[in-house]
Amino acid sequence: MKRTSYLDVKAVILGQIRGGALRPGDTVPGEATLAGKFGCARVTVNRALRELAEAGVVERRRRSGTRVLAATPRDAELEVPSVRAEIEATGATYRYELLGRRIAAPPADIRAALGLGAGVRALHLRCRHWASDTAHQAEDRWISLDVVPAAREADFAAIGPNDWLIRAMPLSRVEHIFSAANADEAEAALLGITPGDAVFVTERRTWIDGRAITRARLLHPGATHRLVARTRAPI
Amino acid sequence: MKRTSYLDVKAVILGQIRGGALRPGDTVPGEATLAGKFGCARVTVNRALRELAEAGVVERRRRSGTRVLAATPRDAELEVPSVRAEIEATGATYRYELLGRRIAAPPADIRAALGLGAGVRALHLRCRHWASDTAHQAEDRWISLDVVPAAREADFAAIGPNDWLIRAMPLSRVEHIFSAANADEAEAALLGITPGDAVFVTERRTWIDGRAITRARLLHPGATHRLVARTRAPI
DNA sequence: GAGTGGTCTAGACCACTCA
DNA sequence: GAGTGGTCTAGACCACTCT
Repeated sequence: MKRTSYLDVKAVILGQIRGGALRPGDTVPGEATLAGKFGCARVTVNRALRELAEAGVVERRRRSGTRVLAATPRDAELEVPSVRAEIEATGATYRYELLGRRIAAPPADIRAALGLGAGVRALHLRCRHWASDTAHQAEDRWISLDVVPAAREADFAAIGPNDWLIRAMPLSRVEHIFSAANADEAEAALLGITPGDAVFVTERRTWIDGRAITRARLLHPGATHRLVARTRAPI
Repeated sequence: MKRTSYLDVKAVILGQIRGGALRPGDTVPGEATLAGKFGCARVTVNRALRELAEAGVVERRRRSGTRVLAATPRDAELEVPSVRAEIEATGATYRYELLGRRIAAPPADIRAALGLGAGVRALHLRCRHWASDTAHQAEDRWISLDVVPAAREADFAAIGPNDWLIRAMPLSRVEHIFSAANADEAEAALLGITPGDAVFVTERRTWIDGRAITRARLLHPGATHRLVARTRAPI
């Protein structure tokens, strides 16, 4: 007599949704009821339903119960590789180049992105990442010295700002905004492409404890860059 | 005397990692030990550590224990909105247009993407999505009639293929590949932009039970389109 | 007030993996 | 074989929310 696993419960409920026995909007029986049906403890049902809720398949609310959500394009998981890992995965040699470093008052849009007051100075870095002899990414980054004072002393000629920040401020919160644009003259020169060529643009901001650490604008030549996202585990 | 919550345990361990008391590679004390220290049940510690493992902060292995992972760019969660939702969120009016429908043998790359044998025919759709009077997305899609025979009868003039597929095949697995490109003549005409303008390209494939359902190539004018991804809950 | 989910406890056994 | 995590049970109390 095998015990009932939370995975069994999960699979049965999912099957009922897939098969149409439970349709969007329907209420899933309560934990106690299901536990009775499955002959298992209520905690077991709880874990099954909790994971389905995390996966976005059902919605749970106290008192009103568990309901099947409308089938919706599910959230996907994006692997955001470090530039270095991305390049080395292709077999190319990674090289990093610091093009400029200064401490200055950032323009208004950066100030807003970092939540800085007018006149506050921040660290501005311009870098380029090479895959063997091909320019792979151009980076324009501002770092808040209020939040990361140690950045003032860091040797960004030796280590890329992203790698440095990951070590200095682990477990930060990150936002990425992706878009496509036509390279201007300066960008094209940096990436070794023709002005007007499509570039894949990533704007990345990171926070720790609600304070903005950095804002980076990353450009990839559009012809070669791919970003992959997949839905999570086959539920 | 408040009971110890799994959230307390999680917060303490996270704090130790953030503060440097636990460094990447270090072993976190065993569940039994921590339960003793916190004065709580082992299951409580288990849940805390399990969630940290799901968040990618630690790695757990039987027998060898729980170890702190190297700080790494964390996976981000991508919200993939439906075209309709995306457009209506801006206050614009959504309109959908079917430009072409045929059943034909797909080219080799599509055959490969869908895992179809040579000579097998599939459903080919070309569509356009409008935000009020602006073209917002051009869609070129192939659907496997082997996997979704009902698509043959569906009225894709009335409902967009994505909306239809979500209803017909809920809970499928999805892969997105994003890139940037320059619009060619035909694409520019569809989107009402100038040839050479940057477009944001999404290639989406979906599967159910390991069988490929559909492959779509979606184009957005680069000047307006934004895709946002964020790391999960503030751990 | 009552019904549902959320979580904790204490104890138990299992499953994996290393020595 | 032994140590660690993985999960289940049975019972309990709490927290939220609808009526």
